[in-house]
Amino acid sequence: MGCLCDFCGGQRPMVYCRSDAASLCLACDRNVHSANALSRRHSRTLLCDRCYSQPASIRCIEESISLCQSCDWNGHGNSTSSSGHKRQTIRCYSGCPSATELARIWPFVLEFLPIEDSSCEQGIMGLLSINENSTSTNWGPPQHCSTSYMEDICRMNDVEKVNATNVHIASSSMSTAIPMLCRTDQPADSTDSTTPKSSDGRTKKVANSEDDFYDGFAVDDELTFENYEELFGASHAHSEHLFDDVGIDSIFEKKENSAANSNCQGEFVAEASSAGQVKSIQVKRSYDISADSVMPNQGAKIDYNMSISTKQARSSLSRTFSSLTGESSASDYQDCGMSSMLLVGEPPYHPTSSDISIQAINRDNAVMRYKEKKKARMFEKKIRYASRKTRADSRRRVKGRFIKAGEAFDYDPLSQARTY
DNA sequence: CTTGAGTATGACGCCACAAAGAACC
DNA sequence: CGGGTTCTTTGTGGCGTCATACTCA
Repeated sequence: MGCLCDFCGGQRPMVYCRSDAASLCLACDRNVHSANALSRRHSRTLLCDRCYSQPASIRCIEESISLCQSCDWNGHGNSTSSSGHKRQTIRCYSGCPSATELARIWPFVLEFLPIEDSSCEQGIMGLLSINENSTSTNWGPPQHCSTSYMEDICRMNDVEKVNATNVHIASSSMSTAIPMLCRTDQPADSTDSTTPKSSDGRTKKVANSEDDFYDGFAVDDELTFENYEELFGASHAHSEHLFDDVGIDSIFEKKENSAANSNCQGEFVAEASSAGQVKSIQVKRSYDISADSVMPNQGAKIDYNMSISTKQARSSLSRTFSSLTGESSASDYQDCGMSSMLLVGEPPYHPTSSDISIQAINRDNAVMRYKEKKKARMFEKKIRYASRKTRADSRRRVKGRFIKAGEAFDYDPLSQARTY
């Protein structure tokens, strides 16, 4: 048993809220982030199943565990036996999904329970409430759940793929919740001493009925993508790369990997840099979720690889540079998420091998330009007109301000004389 | 742990005027 | 079209002010 929930202190944490810098159990995550509109916007991701202290960024399909970058590297980067494990990127989620939405955004639920079955959905809720209030729950990875989610995806029709892959990628951070969802050996009304207490000291009501569950859980039935990264690229877990020298490389390489895998149409490749085709589904679906408020063109397909070839490369570059310098320009914003949204109406685009090579060349050129520009960047003040500087240096001032010639001064730069 | 006061830090505007650039003849 | 004149804009540095972050009791 590792650490405990930062909020209730009784449950094992499952999700990590970056905004709060807190590890929370599911119950507290729901309670905390349904408090108001701002907290609902907090971006959460899964907690690493190894160190229990860092937000997970990678999901190991074969081990059915979620790992932070460090643990992923330790577990997969060195070991030859496990380095070939299929992994996929875990993304953040925000909002306060309803029970139905939550069950849908937990993709591995599909392995065990058909979501469309209302009785099963109720079963999920019962189990969820059980586990949220039980310390005896087996929190380990779902070893007994060996059915390949990817295989299921491949067998689905297009509509099913859209639904399933979206919720998987967009909210795969919740995937370690599967073990508890698989459990059926717990009585529905079991509680124990670790039941979270409300602030007034009263024991929280255990949600053991569907109505109760909805009352406490269905706050905002909408998944929201708060920023560009969640929509199109680097997850928060990779944001540190933006401040590294290799940051831009990481970004471009990630796009390139996606582009390289883009020919795997209809095939869900479970690599960490998931197939571009799948990501395009994710993007489409994300618009579907909040279609009313985002874009009317729901039917149009956004191809992830299309955006990475030019617009996204520039966007990443721009945003990275803005992060480094702290400045932001109008073009930055025009070129980030919103400009990508403009691609909604564009036709599907499937790059050929020549396109990919061109993208690679463009990427190399962009990286080179970026590095040269970064190297040549100067933070110190640049004097454009030396004559004006010479003039300013010799001018007399009063409290730092220039004064008219002949007026009394308190500071003469040439003589350092002060009249006061 | 919270709160208020004090301190540190950075951004920004002000000032006059020579130089640069634009507009006009 | 080129040169001269006039007008407008730009840039320069030190200081004060303000806002924000931070520290500490």
